[in-house]
Amino acid sequence: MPKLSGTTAYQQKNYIIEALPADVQSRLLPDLELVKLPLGKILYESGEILHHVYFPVDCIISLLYVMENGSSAEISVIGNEGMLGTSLFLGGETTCNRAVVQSAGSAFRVDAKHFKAEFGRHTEMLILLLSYTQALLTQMAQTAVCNRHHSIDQQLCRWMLLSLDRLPTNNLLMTQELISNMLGVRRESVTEAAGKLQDLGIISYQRGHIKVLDRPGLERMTCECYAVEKKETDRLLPEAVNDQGSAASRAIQY
Amino acid sequence: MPKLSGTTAYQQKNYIIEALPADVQSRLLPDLELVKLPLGKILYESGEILHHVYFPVDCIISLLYVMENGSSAEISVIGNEGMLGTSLFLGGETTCNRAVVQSAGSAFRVDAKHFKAEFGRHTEMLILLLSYTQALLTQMAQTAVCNRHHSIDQQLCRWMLLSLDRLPTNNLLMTQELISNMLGVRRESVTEAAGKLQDLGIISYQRGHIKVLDRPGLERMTCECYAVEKKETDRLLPEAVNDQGSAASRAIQY
DNA sequence: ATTTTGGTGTACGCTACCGCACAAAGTAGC
DNA sequence: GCTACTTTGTGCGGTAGCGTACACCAAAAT
Repeated sequence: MPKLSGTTAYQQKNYIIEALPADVQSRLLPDLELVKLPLGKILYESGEILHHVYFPVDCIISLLYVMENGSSAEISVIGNEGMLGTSLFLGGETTCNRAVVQSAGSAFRVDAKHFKAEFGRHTEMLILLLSYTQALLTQMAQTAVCNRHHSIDQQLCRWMLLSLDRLPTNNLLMTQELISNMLGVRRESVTEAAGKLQDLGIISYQRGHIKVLDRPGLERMTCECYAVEKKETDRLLPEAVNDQGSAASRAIQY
Repeated sequence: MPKLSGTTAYQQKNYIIEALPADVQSRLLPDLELVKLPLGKILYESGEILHHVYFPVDCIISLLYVMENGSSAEISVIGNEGMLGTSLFLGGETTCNRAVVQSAGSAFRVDAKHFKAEFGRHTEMLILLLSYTQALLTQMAQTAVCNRHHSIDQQLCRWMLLSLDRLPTNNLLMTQELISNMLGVRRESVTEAAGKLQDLGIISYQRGHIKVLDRPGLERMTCECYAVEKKETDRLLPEAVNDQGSAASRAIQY
């Protein structure tokens, strides 16, 4: 069952890799390289050829679209439920988005060539990746809806919740300036929204350190978008949370 | 090469089906049923089980998210470059979007069971579908960006261009009320934006009949989003436009 | 200890868009 | 032709978010 409230058990693992049968996992192991990703690092630039695929463990990667005039908007976030580099198996090789490390941490990195040559052979992996792709689609769709209809206050709550779900702690290291780039709004608008949340005792922050004090409060303030994404991610990647190993069994046959 | 301006040769075909090798095509033929789809028909409702997959020929299908309060927003459009029902091969079976016929016409329909059992066997098909999925991802991402940053005027232009690209004529049968539901804005805002375009001689319309007089004009007025989507669709589905049959060759090996 | 830098708060006018209300003009049914 | 209904036009006050400018404060650098 989808757990909307808070306590998704955090694990020092990437769920896609973790959900694979043990034998596949061990065969993949030699290709996996655990790397540290510092905040702000650009892992991929729009239109580039992707050299590595990343499976976040305890970091968050943001997919941003950067407009011609330099302003940006976050399209989706990738945590230990997913991967960066779907375009490799979708076939397009490149995408129009920039990928930035939104929260520092580590990830498994795989050479793009190895990924295509080696990982593609494992049907179980493909199936997982496709499920994840659908979760990603849902997230993008909800981002579109949210951008259209909901207030900055609500969007900020949603954004923090999406981040929290992918993080081991309740602390976000993130300035309001950076958040405003993600949301595609003015920094001042974030200041105002964050101020309200602090007044309500839902968060406390200072100079780039945000502490979430009342997660249910955040969930009450945000729009329906968060719940939709959360529910869908839990549905599509249940093994990511509590049902490891059964992913392949639920799959379609090719 | 991507053709941004206008003249994408229209064909009475669905490009995904068309791009398949002849032998695969003929094997699929018995499963395909050509159906007429009237304007406004709801082909899929959020969360439902999908009974049929649709490959538009000369109709347009809109993916909408409908909010709890009833207001809506278009997430993406599907024409003869694509299909409705990606969740079947992505593995999720359902999605959170409603699919509505935005422009009446015909489409190939396939029973969902047949689709999964039969179509899944053809690797060429999977590869095409994955490419299309990436085009869809791009479109959703751009919708998110556009909703965040661009004016209703620009969004209306983008919306009309996306429709035109999927239609054999320069005429859109669509009331301003319906457009406003797609864009997720007030009907009056559409009236105003459309009025401007009419004054500029770019379109003319009356009571649900829109005629595009100056397509380059539309392209000049819209935001960068349209070009990004167009370029990416042309890149990912080149066989859709002018290079039929070579789709499978460019593919990754599984 | 002082300066520099980066992060946050506040204020002000502006614009795009909203919600609402209602008028006008086409279209369809009888 | 008359009526009923759809579609489009217009006006008006309200507001969320923008752009800009600047002040303040904490942390880091020297």
